[in-house]
Amino acid sequence: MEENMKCEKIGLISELMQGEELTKKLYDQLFSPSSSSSSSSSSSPSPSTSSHVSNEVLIDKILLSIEKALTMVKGNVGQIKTNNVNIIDSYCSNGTPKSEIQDSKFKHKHVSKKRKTMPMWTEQVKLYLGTAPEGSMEDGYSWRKYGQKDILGAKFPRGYYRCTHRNAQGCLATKQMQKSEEDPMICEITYKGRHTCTQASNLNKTHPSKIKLTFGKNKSQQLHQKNQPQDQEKIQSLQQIIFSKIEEFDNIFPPFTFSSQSIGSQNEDNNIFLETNMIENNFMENENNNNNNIFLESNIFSLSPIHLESNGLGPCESDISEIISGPNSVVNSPIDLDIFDDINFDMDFTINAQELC
DNA sequence: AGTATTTGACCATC
DNA sequence: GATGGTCAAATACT
Repeated sequence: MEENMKCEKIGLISELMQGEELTKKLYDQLFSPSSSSSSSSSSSPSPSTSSHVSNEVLIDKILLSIEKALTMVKGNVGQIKTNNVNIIDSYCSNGTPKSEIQDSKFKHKHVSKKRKTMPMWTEQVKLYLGTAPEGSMEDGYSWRKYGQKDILGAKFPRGYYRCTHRNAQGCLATKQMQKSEEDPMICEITYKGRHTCTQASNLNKTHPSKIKLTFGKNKSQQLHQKNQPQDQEKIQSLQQIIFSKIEEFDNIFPPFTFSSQSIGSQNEDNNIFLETNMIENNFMENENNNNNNIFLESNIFSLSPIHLESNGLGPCESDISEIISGPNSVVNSPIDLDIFDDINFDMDFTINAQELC
């Protein structure tokens, strides 16, 4: 129950931030039509401030964000169904609609003792020749496979793994691994729950932050982009920017730093890297623009604060929501959102990204 | 009822 | 003996 509340908060904040950003875009288009090439020192639009987006479209999106935020406030999160799927849907879902999760909390006294709603996030790991076999890929933790199942409609079976220290230390972290249908070399890993075992703290000390990001609107585009050498340089530059921003953010919010435990033990030499947009982010589906900048904006926006964490505790969803909202709800305590003033790096970042591209 | 997830026993390897 | 994979069965969920 508490978990869902946190999820809702995150989603709400996400919507509000999106609305804010869209409003800035609109403002910029209305009053600063020539600012598209402005320097990074301004608070101007992100790369997605594309001149291709009409004011009407922006207004529509703003209204949509506001509407969704309001709906969330009213507790009807699960009833919203738009293309702009927010973080919650992929991040907190265990396959159960939010509304049903909420209902079940109250309707079923004897709720499931086995499947609990836990923090959940998905990573896409690309395998290259020479990497460890599926299921044993090092992400800094030791896992034990406890099951495998052919999933209906899926080409490849899904493997179920749990933390080796489940019994010894009561660590409830689990993960599911499944090869991508589009590219068998890509493994989709869904992590559930945080590591509470000693591995978590150990990893935090021993594994430096390192993540390799690729960008794309979707998987196929990500793959496509890899085949374009001229884009690689841009992407690498953007990666460096992201890292620097992440480090900045690390300093601001130590409790949820951005390095991934999954990457911590890996580097390029190991031929393993993570592709971000691990969270299904359908935000881009609303965009008519294929520009990478838009993806970057969306990706960093949703991914950065909550997705990765270096201490091995998984997505620090609860942490961030606690930090963001404190004991009170976001709605009741607007001032709590002030913490996101420090996340304005998104704007700076996107501007720089635009310049690079 | 069908599917997804988890459990627990059994076995293999080191 | 410890660790980890496989698999049938049980259980949760839709």
